[in-house]
Amino acid sequence: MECLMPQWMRVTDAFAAAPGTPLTIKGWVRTNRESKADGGLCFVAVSDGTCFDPIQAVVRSTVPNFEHIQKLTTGCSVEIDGVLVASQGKGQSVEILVDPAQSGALRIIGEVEHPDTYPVSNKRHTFEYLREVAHLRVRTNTFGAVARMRHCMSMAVHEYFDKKGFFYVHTPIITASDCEGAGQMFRVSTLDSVNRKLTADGKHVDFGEDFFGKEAHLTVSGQLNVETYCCALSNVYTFGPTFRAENSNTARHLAEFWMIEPEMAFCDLKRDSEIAEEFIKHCIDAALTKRGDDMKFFDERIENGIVARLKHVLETPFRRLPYTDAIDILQKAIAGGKKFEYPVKWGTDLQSEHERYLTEEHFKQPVILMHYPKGIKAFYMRLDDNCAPGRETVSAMDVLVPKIGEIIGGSQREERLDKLDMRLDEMKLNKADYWWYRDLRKYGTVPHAGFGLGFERLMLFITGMANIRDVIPFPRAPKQAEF
RNA sequence: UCCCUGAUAGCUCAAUGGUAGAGCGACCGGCUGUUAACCGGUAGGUUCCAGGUUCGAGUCCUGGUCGGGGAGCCA
Repeated sequence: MECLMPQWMRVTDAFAAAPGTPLTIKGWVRTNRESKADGGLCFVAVSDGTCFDPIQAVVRSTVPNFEHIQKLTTGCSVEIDGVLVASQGKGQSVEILVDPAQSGALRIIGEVEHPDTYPVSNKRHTFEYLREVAHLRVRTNTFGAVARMRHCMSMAVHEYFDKKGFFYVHTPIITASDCEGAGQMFRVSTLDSVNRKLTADGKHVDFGEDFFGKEAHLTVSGQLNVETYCCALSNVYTFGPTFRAENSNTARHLAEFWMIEPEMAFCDLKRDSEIAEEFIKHCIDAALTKRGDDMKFFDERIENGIVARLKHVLETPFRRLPYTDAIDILQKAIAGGKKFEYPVKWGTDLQSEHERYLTEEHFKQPVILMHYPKGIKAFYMRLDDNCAPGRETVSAMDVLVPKIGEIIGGSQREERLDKLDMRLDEMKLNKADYWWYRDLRKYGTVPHAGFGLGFERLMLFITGMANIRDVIPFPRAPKQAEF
């Protein structure tokens, strides 16, 4: 089938065209300046979002609507016919000459009604303010760059797994199984929340009357579902929206975010961590090679040195060490005078400050911690063999990166039914709720492993942006669902 | 959810309890192959909301709402 040919040129392609090429572009005015030179000129910088830089149109005063063009302000939409020429000015290599003598024209498509109150005028704005105009913020340099990078990273995810022979599985958004066990969930219901029908004892809501005939929620993880496909297709992954109703208000949490969860059959923790590292490096490589224009901007205006830092991560093998060794390092640091707010003790989870010390001060690079105490990890993680008494660990791993902290959490799964049941009992979970998950261990069980990666945290890591609400188009967080 | 902090022009911020200002943006003019332009001028305000103290509140007090920083929970 033939692809439809575009009727005009994208700005990104215009920059790559040969001088002398006649072309038409369409986009939105970024800036408009005028000059009396050459009998009167307007310099109209136009962006269509296809690349970082806007392209400059140089409009001669001989165009019939020149007076109108002089009044163009930031945000107006235009259609421009012109000829690509080498620029006479500094600051750009090529520009579009709009000269009626060469069939040049600039047609105004949509004006900005009130330029004095246009929310994203041509000046610096704070990210906090721009969040309030999320429908327009993507027209700014920063959010345009973030949007293109988000696409680039999405594609990199699929490229990586496709190339490795993984199958993309669409795990459900709505789940009626109450066994995902990762934080507060959003209820999905068609029941009348005011006049609820109660069960016979009059104490509980009768979910038998509800749409699914039982309690249902938005998913907090696709992992348990994707494990079932893993145990048939070998290598699989999900990449979809995930929902957490936690009332957490930080620069690293969202109520709705996107998560990537690969799952591999016949795979142990070591290989799991190798895939995690290779995957992150693939994403970094894609960002650097495919979005050099946007990375240059992030490097100059968002986080100085981020390109060098990402290159360093790309070239350096991740540091791997057992949780127990990390505790030793932290305790030695304390002995050497380092002050932490929270105590460091074997058996407790590492706090943000501890993770930051390891990645930012001690190792100064990404670190993969492995083999955590079983008491602080989920029921499905595989019990390590040959543990010292009182020091039982599970085959878990966390990938920690500077500034962000945990970017990946994964584990080898418990494939032995007796051990899994033991863990369910220990954590006082109802085995009946996990009947289909337990079936996987009854019918041709295999060692398998996987991990979860928060897509927006990857975006923070790649772009250097500080707040997770600025790397997703329309953030959902407590008290925030305006757009 | 806890601790800290903030809300004043379209935006970013000033303003001893006593006449509400500046920069940027917008508009008008000048200059300029311009490009964070530059120079001059103009317009633009229910000081977040509801109470209270006071002769008088942007400012002080109480309660909300929302934002930011840190923490917890986590991805």
